[in-house]
Amino acid sequence: MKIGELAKKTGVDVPTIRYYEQERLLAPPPRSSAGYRQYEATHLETLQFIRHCRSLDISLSEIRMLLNYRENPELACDAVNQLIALHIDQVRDRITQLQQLEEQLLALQGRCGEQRYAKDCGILESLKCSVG
Amino acid sequence: MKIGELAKKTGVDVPTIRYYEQERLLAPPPRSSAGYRQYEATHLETLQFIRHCRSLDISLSEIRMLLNYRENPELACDAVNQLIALHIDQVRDRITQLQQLEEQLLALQGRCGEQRYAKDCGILESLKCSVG
DNA sequence: TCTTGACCCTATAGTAGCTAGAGGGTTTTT
DNA sequence: AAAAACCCTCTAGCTACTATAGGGTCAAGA
Repeated sequence: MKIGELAKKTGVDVPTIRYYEQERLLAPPPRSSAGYRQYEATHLETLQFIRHCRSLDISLSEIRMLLNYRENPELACDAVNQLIALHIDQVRDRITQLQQLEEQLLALQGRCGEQRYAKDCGILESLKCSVG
Repeated sequence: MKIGELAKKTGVDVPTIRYYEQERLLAPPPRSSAGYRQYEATHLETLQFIRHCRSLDISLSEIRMLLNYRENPELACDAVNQLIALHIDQVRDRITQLQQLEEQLLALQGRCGEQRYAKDCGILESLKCSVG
């Protein structure tokens, strides 16, 4: 399977696949006489694993760890669990942050007195100083 | 006021201040005979404006626009309002995304059967294929 | 006067996770 | 045989900084 076919099957861009190889997430496949990458089913599976992790916003270095656990069955599953738990915490923190941000932006929006000119704009006025 | 003093007053790192100047957010201040930047109160105010915007996750290019509106009072305040509204939409979208992500991660966490070895780990198994 | 430390300068490279482009070779189709 | 479609490597770009190297300047103390 050439890289373009792998790309089509997984929905991952060709340069992205090469990038994953460069970042040691995807093992370098054998090459044809012309130097073309030749992929097998295992590569496809690993690539899908990577994309699934990415869709869950798991970082490349974390994915590298997970792949390592996958390849070394003697390593504790506990570490995997911790990684996911940590990730959940991070996501929750970010949600809280963004909710506060939304409130602040809404408050800001209320300041605009519908003036026509920037010099009277309540939003710009509010943004002037960080103590508000 | 030298750059270190400005940094201390605003809580912004010195290299960050220089970076803002480079990105045309902060006007280049006059220099001393030795080439040191000499800031005035207006720079401090602009820097606080920038940091307040950044705390609201407004991008540098958006801030550049806002600063432009501030300096050109004849421009319509309406544009400012639109920018903030767009930003609120983006934040809301991101919150929704992250909430879905949280659910997926929690579901994933439930898969771990508390096995001791990676080869039995339900999480790794679930991550294998993007269709679950 | 000399030296020490704290400050300042520029320029470059690194971070994450790609994406886009240049410049060239190969394979497949017409 | 030519053209389209694919493949290769290498480099630079994106955001908003942060860190480093390598140097100059300034104020205070010995």
